[in-house]
Amino acid sequence: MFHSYSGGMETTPAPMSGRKAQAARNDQVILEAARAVFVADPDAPISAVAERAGVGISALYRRYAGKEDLLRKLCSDGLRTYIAEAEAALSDQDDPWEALAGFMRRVVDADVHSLTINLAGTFTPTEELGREAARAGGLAEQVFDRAVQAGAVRPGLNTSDMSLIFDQLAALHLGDEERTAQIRRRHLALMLDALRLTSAPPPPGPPPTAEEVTRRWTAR
Amino acid sequence: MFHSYSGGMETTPAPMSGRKAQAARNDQVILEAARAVFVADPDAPISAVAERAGVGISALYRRYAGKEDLLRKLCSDGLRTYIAEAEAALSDQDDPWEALAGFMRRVVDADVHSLTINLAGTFTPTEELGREAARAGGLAEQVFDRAVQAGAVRPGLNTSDMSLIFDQLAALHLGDEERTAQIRRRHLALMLDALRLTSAPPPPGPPPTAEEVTRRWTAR
DNA sequence: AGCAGAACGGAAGACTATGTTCCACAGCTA
DNA sequence: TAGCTGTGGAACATAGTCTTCCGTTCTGCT
Repeated sequence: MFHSYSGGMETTPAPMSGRKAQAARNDQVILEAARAVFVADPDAPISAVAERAGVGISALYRRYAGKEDLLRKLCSDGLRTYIAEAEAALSDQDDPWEALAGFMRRVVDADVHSLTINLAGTFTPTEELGREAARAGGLAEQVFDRAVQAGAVRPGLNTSDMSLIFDQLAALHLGDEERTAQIRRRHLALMLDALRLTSAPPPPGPPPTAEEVTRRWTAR
Repeated sequence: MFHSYSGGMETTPAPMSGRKAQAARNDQVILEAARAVFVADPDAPISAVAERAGVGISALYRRYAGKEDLLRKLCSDGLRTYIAEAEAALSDQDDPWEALAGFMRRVVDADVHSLTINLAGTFTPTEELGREAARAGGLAEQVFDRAVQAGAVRPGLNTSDMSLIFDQLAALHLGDEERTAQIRRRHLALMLDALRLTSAPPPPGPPPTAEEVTRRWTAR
């Protein structure tokens, strides 16, 4: 049985019938299912993805050489979303703070972090993936630093602090996805208010280093 | 052959020799190793604990009927620490805000959350454990509400928000334990500053409910 | 000195979970 | 109708892990 794919971006409304069309739809259904399953549990078995998608195992293996391939695809997609959001934020020339805040809200909303950092370590990373990650990090740093240089950010903070905030929010898991997103937005709002306290003293302790945050791409 | 136990805090400088003494020391070593291992990875194999403790598997099974027993012990200890800290905070009659802030700092410092919520779900909970958890939750609520009633907390927040903050901080994992603790203190400080903004508007979205936070004792 | 038994190390056993392959089959297409 | 693409799902292989078990070491007491 073929699912009516919920969510997901439609590309071209291909003919409703035909085997090719059904297969194409399964492409989407499978990706969406994989995203949902692995975001909820990065160590989930591949059979859980098939179940959630309402397809058999072979439908997965026809599309991906193995589990790692699927994981890499999801991770790469997440990274691309991250990059796109960062570029969008950088193109906002008006308010550096709002650009940063909006960027963070969109990243959290898209649950990009669960797709990148949380998945890293469950597969052997690719050269290509490494480049994308580096690019993503660089862009995010620019978004952050621009807000810093505009004097809109509490002193003592750096880009790695931002990454850690993403980490923390991605660890929040409630009943369903929508409720989780609500709560994450709520707590992100709290954090943003803390980051905006430009006249507050720097937070205690030595700040996180880029290396400490990057290391996780190989660890676990 | 018996290992020369490395590290481990000595309680009473009992006779340096004697088999009984070594066994008693192993009690400590094993518990400490289990804490460290399961805090780093709640799904770690029991052999990892033995390795870290520098003892054989049988040293564990002599003390605990099985893996779950050990997990329950750790969880119960964590809960008791939590309760003790909450009671200490309640006995501070001077500054409700500082009592709350200090409570949260100590809970995060002791990494209690990794011992309770993060471990829950890896074993079948006990009746006793449920009571302890309920008591812990009740006390924490009192600590929080006292600060609220003193007008020291930003409007719109509740005890479950505090639990979620613990969740988020417990998800932070860096190189070693000390560094992790540093960073957690840092980000807790940020969050506390956000909670202290009494004249800021309530954070967006419907607040978390106690049920949403409690549910995790049975889930997974 | 010598023995009983506590405490232990670690291999072997028993299972479970999971990634991957394989094959028979359905439905479109020509 | 023949053939090919896409599929379902059982079967297989394997790695990981909990638990048991047995031989060994060392202590404490007689």
